[in-house]
Amino acid sequence: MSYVTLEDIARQVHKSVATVSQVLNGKDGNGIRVGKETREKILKVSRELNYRPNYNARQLVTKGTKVIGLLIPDIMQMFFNEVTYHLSRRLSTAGYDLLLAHSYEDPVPEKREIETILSRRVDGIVVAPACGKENIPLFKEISDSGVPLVLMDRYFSGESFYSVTTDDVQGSYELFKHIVSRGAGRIAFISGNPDTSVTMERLEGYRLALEEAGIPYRGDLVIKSGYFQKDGYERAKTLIQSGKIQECDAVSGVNDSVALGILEALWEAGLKVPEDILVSGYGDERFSGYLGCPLTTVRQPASEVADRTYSLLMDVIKGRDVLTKDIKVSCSLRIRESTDGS
Amino acid sequence: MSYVTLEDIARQVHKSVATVSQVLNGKDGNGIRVGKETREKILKVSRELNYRPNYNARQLVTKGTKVIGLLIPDIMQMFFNEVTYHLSRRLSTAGYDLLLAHSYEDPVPEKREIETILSRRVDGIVVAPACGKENIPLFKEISDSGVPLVLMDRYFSGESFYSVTTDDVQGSYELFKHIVSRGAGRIAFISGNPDTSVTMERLEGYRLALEEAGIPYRGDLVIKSGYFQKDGYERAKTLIQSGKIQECDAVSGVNDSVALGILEALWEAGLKVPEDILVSGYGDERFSGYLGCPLTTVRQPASEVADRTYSLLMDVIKGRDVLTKDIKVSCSLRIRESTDGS
DNA sequence: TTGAAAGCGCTAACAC
DNA sequence: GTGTTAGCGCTTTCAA
Repeated sequence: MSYVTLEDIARQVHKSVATVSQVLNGKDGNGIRVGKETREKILKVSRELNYRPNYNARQLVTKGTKVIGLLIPDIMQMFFNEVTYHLSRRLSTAGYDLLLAHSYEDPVPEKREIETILSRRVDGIVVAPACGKENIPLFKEISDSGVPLVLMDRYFSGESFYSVTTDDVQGSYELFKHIVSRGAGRIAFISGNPDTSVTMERLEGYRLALEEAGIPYRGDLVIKSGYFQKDGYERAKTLIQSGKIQECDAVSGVNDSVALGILEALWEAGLKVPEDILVSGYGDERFSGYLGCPLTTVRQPASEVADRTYSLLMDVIKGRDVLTKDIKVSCSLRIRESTDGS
Repeated sequence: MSYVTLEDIARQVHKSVATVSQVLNGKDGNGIRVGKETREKILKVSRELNYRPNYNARQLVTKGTKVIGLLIPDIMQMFFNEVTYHLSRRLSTAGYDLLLAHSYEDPVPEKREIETILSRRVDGIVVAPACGKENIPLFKEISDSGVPLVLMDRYFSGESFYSVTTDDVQGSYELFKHIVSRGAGRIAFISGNPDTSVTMERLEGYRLALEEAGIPYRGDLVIKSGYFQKDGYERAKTLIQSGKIQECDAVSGVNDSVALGILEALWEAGLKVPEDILVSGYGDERFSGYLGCPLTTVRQPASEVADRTYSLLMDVIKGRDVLTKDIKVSCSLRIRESTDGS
């Protein structure tokens, strides 16, 4: 329960705490400062005693913790799962630890978590903001106060935070261009909250693709909902029950979970995908390629997002010049059976 | 970059640091100790200044960090993903933060991560040990030294650590009982390292089920391999090429990833599941129910494992009496098409 | 080549 | 009600 301290070692080797500290930090220019004998004795004793430096005490004087805070809505979402994995990997090779916190898509816990992360004096913070703008002032405050902050996956338009996001306008545009090319002109889009950058961008890609094809935008086919499987299921069911499904050549979900719900509802109603109707998602979840009817979707490059986030964060931490404050990485289309009759 | 300190506040309100500390910790019995006016002034100023206590400084005197270290092989594995999610949730409601680290199934980074976690003076550690016994002495040392440690998902037989694991003997037994009941007597089992508790237990369930059915155990049908999709693929392919597949009624993977590889290989060879041969996995990955041929598998209750781990850890931390040092939670069979012709 | 001393931000015991 | 003091474990001048 009680750890060995520098003083314990110092006492054993009859040297001062300062000397022990020097040796154990390798800051003595490797033997220039401390005598070979004492250094070896110190090393030996510290090993025998299982000395483990107290990083908390250290931060008090060095001002650094070598900890990065990561705040995400939900690690069960494939994309965040992957990003966390890759970011953790990067960070640990660079000697950083990862403090992981969840916002559950809710600004209230988000704020609370940010506060405790700051109280731990992390060297930097990565956050994938929860939907909603409530915490923008907080993000501003902390980045103004000089704490390295990088937004990930989502951003706030009009604000100038460091951010790494996927180019969902491009991804979505390509997706819908493909669907249109399959002969589908009337495409229902079950989307999330249009306040969030995620929904906004995917909707924009939808709009662009239709416009380019000369297909009029029909507001009644764009259905606001949530981001979960049940949301897709319920909205699709409504579409079916109201008979509006007859007017649709395709139904798209704002993400793969929603698309999975859509598939369920369609199957339940005896509709065949892709024969009767096309379906698509977004995000390329782990299950998407293995569904009874493999799902056409857009792959967001999680590992690239993690890498870019890492580099950007390090640039900010080290005070290096940053060329682009908001980095966008592009997505790639995954065409599968759900939109591909052939 | 520089944070507000108690002293900054003290100076502004013309009170001592001690008083400010009292107020901000709510340790003054709510006004008993500190005057109403001063308390309010302190609260106000601390808010204005965006005061955020330095938890590192605090730990130096209180000896507590309110941080729990979690060390897992790989968060991309569904089971660890879920456990992390639920554990994080539990911990944050209890006011703890989560320090997440990866071992990548390798004892070397595992040891390194343990060391830095300890140097951060966490209040407790949860680890799902990497395969291999190399770090048992380390685990012993830290738990002997009084640091609350709970092993999760995997344990070391013969050692007396606190642990929460799934009862894979039972899960596996039920799985193979089911397969035998489907008329399959000759079951190939593509397993991992029999040194690990995971493989050992699943193999034991296999053995038990066969024994019960009076089916002789055939060593040549138990194939040692790894834990990944490619391992299942390669071993199944060997089985096919050697013609031994003819002697098998079923092929089982030590987990779902391996089973997925098996399916691939079988399909590639033109074999039909479950008509020609049965297949099963273990772990109920997210994709397993949605495969072209939905996979029979065993569900490990991640959220229950997380809950039990949390409770056990808290018991250890608070020094409460613990009734069972090694908790086992039971698994449930998920019968799907891959073993169910009907 | 080494040590003394100061100080990081905070809490807790005790005195006033 | 409030302040003084000591000390947590460490790093970092500066002096010897």
